[in-house]
Amino acid sequence: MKTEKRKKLEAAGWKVGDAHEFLALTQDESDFVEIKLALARRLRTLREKHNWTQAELAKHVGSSQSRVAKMEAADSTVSVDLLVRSLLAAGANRRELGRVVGSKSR
Amino acid sequence: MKTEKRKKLEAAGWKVGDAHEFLALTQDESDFVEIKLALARRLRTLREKHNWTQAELAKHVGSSQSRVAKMEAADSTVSVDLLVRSLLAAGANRRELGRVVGSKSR
DNA sequence: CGCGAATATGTCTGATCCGGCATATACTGA
DNA sequence: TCAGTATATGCCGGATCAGACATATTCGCG
Repeated sequence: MKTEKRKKLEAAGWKVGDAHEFLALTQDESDFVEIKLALARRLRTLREKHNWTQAELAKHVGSSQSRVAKMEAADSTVSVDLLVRSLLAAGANRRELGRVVGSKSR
Repeated sequence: MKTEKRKKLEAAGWKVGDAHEFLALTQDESDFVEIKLALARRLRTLREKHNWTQAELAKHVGSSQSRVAKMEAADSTVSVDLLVRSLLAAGANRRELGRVVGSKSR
């Protein structure tokens, strides 16, 4: 598993631009990263729509403020599982999740 | 985290019917489970479309045959992360993933 | 039936991810 | 500026998930 490359990328604030161009990530790898980014962005949007602090969202999810912060930053230590569960807790439904996953949103 | 309930469910072959009805899973929980199921089903379909054995798909994913079997069974020990990465390796793109996540497909 | 290939199931060990906590930094209004 | 609140970052110990392997079980075909 070449997750190292990704780790480095994320460590260096690669939020700008599109992951595929910066390093020799395969298409699949950059797709995966961008899906995580899209979920992260949507999570923040949804949280703000509720006027929730990260701590409040954390309570709904059953998690902690720091983890929410990391989710929204699409930190490398957060899984898609957690993002999806959090989005559901934030009121997203399957259809909306599908839209987030499926469209480039940029 | 009340993942225990889910563990039991999965252990007992809950493939029939819809998760929400069997036990007192919250809507979010059953949504999550059903997303996993949908991904699992799609993975099998895609693999068969390529005429790949589980072992062959495993090689493409960088995993093992047993893990592929568990993915397709939506075993409780497989994460959405792995399912998504496997689907990408099996040729699905973001749009298709979005469709799988977003529609009830049953 | 018998046999080989495919798939399923169980279990190890190490890697990854989790929540929690402490702390740093950023933001807002008085 | 300063206090209070929100967000970000780092770390730890325990929980979960990974790949690998061994071993059933099922399937297709002669």
